[in-house]
Amino acid sequence: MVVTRFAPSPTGYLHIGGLRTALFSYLWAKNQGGKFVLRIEDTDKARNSEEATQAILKAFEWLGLAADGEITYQSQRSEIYAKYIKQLLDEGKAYKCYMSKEELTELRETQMANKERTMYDGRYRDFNGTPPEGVAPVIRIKSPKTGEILVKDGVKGTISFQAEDILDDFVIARADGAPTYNFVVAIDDHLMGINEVIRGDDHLSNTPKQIVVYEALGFDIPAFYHVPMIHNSKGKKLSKRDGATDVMAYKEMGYTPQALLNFLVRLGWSHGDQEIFSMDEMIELFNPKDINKSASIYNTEKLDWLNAHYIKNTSNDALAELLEDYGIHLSSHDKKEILLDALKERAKTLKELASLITEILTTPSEYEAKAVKKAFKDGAFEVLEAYSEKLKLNEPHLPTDYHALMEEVVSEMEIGFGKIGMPLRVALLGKMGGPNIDVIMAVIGKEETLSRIQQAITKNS
RNA sequence: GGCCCCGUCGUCUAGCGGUUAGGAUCCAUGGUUUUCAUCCAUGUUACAGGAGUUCAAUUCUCCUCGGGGUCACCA
Repeated sequence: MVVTRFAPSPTGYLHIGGLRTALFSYLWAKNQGGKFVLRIEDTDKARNSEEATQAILKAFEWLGLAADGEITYQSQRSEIYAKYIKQLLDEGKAYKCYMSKEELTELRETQMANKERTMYDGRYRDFNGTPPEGVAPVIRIKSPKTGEILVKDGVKGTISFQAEDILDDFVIARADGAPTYNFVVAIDDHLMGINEVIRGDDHLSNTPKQIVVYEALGFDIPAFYHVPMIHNSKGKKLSKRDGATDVMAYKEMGYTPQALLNFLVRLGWSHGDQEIFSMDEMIELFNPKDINKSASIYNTEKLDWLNAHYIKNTSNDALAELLEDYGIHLSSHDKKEILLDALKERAKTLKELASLITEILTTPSEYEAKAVKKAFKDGAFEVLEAYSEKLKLNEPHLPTDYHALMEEVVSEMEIGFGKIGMPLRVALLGKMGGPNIDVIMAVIGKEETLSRIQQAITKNS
C-alpha cells in the first residue's frame, strides 16, 4: 500500500509551497488507495510552537485535506530515536565526537582559507583514547568516504552523488542528546511505513545523507519525488516575505478552497490541456511522474480566473453559506436566487461578491459626480417621476415585471431606452456600472425603489 | 566556491526526431450588453546560445551562458 506524508516543522503558518507538496502527497495516496499521514517535525523547541501546529491543522481543515490516522509528533518520540542511536553506537556504525564547537569553527576556517570543501575531518572516527574533559560529545555516523550514492527520483531521474564530494560523518545527535533532522526523518519514514516521499527539491541534497542512515539501519529506501520549488517574481525561492504566502490569507481574500487547490495542482503538474479539476478528477488523474522538472513562478492571475470560474459555477445555496464568513447573511432573503444569479458572474472573489451585495442592498449615500452629470440631464427626473407613478400603480415582483414597466414608460413618452436606463441606474446605485436595473429593483423591492428614486431627485436637483 | 537540479509565449503549461510549435491566463481589438461584468470571436508574444549525431532536431549528446537549490550540534 502506498503511504505518503506531509511533515512540516511548526515554525509558522502553512504556506503555499508546503500546501502544494501536501496536496501532491495527498492526491497520490488517494489515487493509489493508500494513506496520507501527517507528521509534525517539532524537535527544535526554540523555534516551534503549538499555535503553528494548530494553524497548519486549521488550514488543512479549511481546504478539506484530511490526514489518515493519528498525527505523529517527533517531540514525543525521543526514546525511539535514542534506541537507534544506541544501536548504531553498539554496532560501531556511529561514534562519539568530542570536538568542541570552537575546534569545529577553526577547522572550517582553515578549510575555507585553503579553498577546500568544509567538512568534518573524522578525527574521532576511530578514537579509543581518553576523552577530553568538559566536552559533551555529539554522535556522528560513519558515512562512506568514497563511492557513488544514487538517488532514484521519480521526477528528476536517477541522480548520482560522489561520497567524497558531499558526505562527511555528520551529526546524528547533538551534545544534549537531541537527534538531528536527517537522522529522524529516515527513522520516522521507515517506522510510519512511508514508502513514497513527495517533498520539495530543496531536500534533494539531503537525500544522500538520509540514504546513509537508511543503509546503516538496514531500512528499505522509499521512492522519492522531489518537486521543484515555487519561485517569486524575482526567481527566488518563495518565502514569507513575498506577500501572501499564508494559506489562510487566501480565505480572507475571498478565495475558495476549490480554486486554490485547482490553482496549486496546476503549478508544476499538468494533464494535457485540462485546466479545471474537481477534487475527484485531481485524485483520479494525478500521478507524480507527470510533475515538471523546472521551478515555476508564483503568479496569481490564474488563481483569480479560477476563483471567478468556481464562484460562477457554485450553487446559490452553497454560495450563501460561503458568504456567511464574509459578513453576508442571505439564507432568509426572499430574493436570494435573483441576487446571486446576477452577481456571481461579476465577482473574482467572495469578498468582492460580498461587497457587491452590500452595494445593492444599501441605499446610496452619495452619487458619483461623473454619473450624475451624464445621467441626470434634460428631463431625466421627469422620466424617473413617470416611472415612480407607474410603479405605484402596480405590484411588480420579478425583474421582468419591472422591465415591462420600463418599457411602458419608454413607449408612452416616446423616448429611447437609454433615457430611462441610465438615470434609473444612477438613482438606484449612485453610479454607472452594475447589474441589470430590473434585477436590482426586484431585489430591493417596490418601496425601496420608490424611496431611492425620490432621494436621488431630492439630492440632485 | 564545491556538489546537485533546471532552461518552450510575460506567467502556468502541451510536446516525448518530421507539428503552420498546441492550450490556458494576461493584454489588445471586435461582437453581445441601455452601463459594467460575464460570454463569444479574433489577434500579438516562446523553443537561451553554439557545436555535434541524423535525411530531419524544441525533442538526443557535448560545451557555453543564464537561473535556482544545498553545503549546521535548523528543519
